[in-house]
Amino acid sequence: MPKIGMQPIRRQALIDAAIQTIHERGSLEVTVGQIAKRAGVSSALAHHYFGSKDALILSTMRYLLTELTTDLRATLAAARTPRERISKVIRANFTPSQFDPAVVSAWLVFYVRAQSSAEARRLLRVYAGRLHSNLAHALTQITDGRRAHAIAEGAGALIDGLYIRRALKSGSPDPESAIQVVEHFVDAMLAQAQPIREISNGRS
Amino acid sequence: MPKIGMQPIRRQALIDAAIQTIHERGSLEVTVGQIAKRAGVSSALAHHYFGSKDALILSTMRYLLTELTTDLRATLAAARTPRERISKVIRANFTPSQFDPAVVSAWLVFYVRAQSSAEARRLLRVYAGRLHSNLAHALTQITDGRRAHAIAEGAGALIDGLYIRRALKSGSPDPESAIQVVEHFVDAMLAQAQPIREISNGRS
Amino acid sequence: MPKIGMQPIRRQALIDAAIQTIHERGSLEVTVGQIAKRAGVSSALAHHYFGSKDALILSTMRYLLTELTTDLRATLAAARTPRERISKVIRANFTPSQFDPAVVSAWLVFYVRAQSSAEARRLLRVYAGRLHSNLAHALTQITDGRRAHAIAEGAGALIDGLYIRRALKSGSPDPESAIQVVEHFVDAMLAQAQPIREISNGRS
Amino acid sequence: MPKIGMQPIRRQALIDAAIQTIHERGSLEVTVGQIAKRAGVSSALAHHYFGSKDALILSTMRYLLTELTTDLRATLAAARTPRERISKVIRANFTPSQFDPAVVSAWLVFYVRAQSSAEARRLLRVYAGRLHSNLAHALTQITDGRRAHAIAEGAGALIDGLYIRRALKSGSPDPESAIQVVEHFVDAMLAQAQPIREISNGRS
DNA sequence: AATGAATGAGTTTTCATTCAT
DNA sequence: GATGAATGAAAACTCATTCAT
Repeated sequence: MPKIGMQPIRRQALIDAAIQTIHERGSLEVTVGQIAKRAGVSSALAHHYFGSKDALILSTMRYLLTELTTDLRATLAAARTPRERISKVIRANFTPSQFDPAVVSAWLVFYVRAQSSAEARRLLRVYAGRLHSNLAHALTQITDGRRAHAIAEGAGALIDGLYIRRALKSGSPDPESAIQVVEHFVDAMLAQAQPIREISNGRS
Repeated sequence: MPKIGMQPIRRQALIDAAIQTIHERGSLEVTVGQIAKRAGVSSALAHHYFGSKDALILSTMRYLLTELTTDLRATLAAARTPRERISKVIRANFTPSQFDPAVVSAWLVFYVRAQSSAEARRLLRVYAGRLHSNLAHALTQITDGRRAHAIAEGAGALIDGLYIRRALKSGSPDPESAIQVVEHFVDAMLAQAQPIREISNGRS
Repeated sequence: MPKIGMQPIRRQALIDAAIQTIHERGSLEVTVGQIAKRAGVSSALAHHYFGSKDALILSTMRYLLTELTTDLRATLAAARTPRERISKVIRANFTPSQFDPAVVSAWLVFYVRAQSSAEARRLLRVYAGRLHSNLAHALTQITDGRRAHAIAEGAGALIDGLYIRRALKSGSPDPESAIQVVEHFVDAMLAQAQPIREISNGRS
Repeated sequence: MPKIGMQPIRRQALIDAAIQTIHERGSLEVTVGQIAKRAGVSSALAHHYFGSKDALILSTMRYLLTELTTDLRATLAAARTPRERISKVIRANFTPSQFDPAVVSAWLVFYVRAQSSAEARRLLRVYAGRLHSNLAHALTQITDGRRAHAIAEGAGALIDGLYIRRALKSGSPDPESAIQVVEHFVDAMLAQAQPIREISNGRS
């Protein structure tokens, strides 16, 4: 019963299935067949719509990056102070839709993929760069530039580290605790920088 | 005339080859054949000595973990103060032999492998646990237990994050800069915890 | 509002596209999808009109055979002497529309197809038979029947050989030079047969 | 029961099987699986020894070219006069091992393959060039250079044409009749060139 | 101790073909 | 009349693994 306009529906279904399958299986072991089966279509259709397994994986990466950006924009609008903006940026990385075990697993695969795919590497650099500039921009308004960049760098690595460790843990994720670790890091680094002035923390 | 005592030599050669091959190829794409070729033996021999590809990968993990422990013990002996011990623990993770691009790539593969292999997961938890207890033990002597654990947790995640990001970068690694990031983190967290007392930093 | 009489238009468009596509791609690698795309229609339509890929290829063969016959009839009308008729028959095979690189490639495919398809084999035999009888008929008026058939046989093979070799060459085809080769062959064979009588050559 | 030194045996068996399979099936439709099965091995082994289907096909081409050269050398040694040499060159192309239906089919496939593979094209040009120079060299000693090349060119095309037509016929091949066609062609062309002098024909 | 030989099972990918609209 | 949707079947190719020597 083929209906018209299925393309975007199928594409999204396949991307969702890719994320789920990556999570369940041991990451890179995912086959197009498994993904397609989970999406309820034939593997031939997956190729029809994406052209290749690689393209499907890359589209999945792009989708997650877009989601991250969307999450961030939505939350950033409400921020008043620079410190608040920093908190929003941090929090955006641990949104339920982002810190979902399946999504975290997918990110890990992307990091591995980046070792061999130039395009995957580029996408991850875009992500890292965007995160860095978002944080650094807000930080520059609170502390000096050199320090702002150092903190942004550290926070970025810390977020990645929490992700990778999350992938190892079983049970449901604990975004709040992860957020606290990063917030503490930022607070501590800022406090050390300006030991006297009190910093207003945007967290509720 | 079969040589005696070849087993340990071959095993080590294959483990070394596994690390190098993982680095050169796109990570998980490594085949037993590639590893064996680089080690200068047949793939059949790799199976003879390890039983399976999985066992070879796990042995490689164990080897790197042992190396890390060895590096740590060697450097820890000279530490006088708790803060110095912390610095030594951090530094042990960025030893040239550890922060080598090939080794970093291998770690990434292990994280992926851990998603599907219980034994790999166990090994990574052993590593994380050992790192955590080493740091927490020293930190408990400087700050309160709750805070000590939080800092140890953060430092561990930060180290992992720096590793994963290192894998994305091209060029030679910069261990000193990575060490500084973690040291700053610890310093800042400790400073925030005890704003008055001066902390002795074991770094030269 | 479905258009009326689209069938012949679509069929011809698909046949033309088949010839072009066979030429551009590596011969037999042509897919129905490629042909349909070049014709500006969906592959489903190609099946609608031809029933199968095989039928499309066979229709393309039939079309080229018909063209050859048409070319021949047009030119044959003006022939006065038997020798002139022979020249016209030869020349018909090297008409710009026949010796076009795309058409030559298509013929090659047909020969291959003939290996596995009885119908394709039959069509090629029809072509060979028609060429032979055309030549032999005219030749019989100049030389004895046995020799006439031998010359016709050789000329046919020579024409095929020039086609197959043309497919290997790059650059634009050189019909005149090919025609000369066959004409020389016929002249020489006739001269050997009747060393005394002068042969009138219909070529300009 | 794996024995040592199987590689050359398997390679040759696969090449032989390729020729046979190409003949039986519809040429290009041959799959590695079919060839391997006929050779009594797995398709994986075919890939192991040749690397790819293309490489197997090309090796088969090279083998047939080498055989042709070998056949030629063997027969050429006994030639005394230039005309005899020409006859030997012609005959070498219709040796039972060359004009075998399976081999003829294979050649046709090579011609098709040449359309898309540069290496296959190169090999066929080598063949054509060698045939041409062999013929032209002997012809130059009997007639003028321009004519020698023209005759060599025509003879080459004629041989190819006879091959391609042979592929269409059923039943056992008739090498003698094909040889006669080419010999007549050469005789006739030479006679026309030097209508007076008698040419000694090397044929028995 | 070591390996060349060999393969089964599985992977991506392609394509002719069908069908509901 | 025309097509987007969808797939089954089969292709090339890969690879961990086994085994006789």
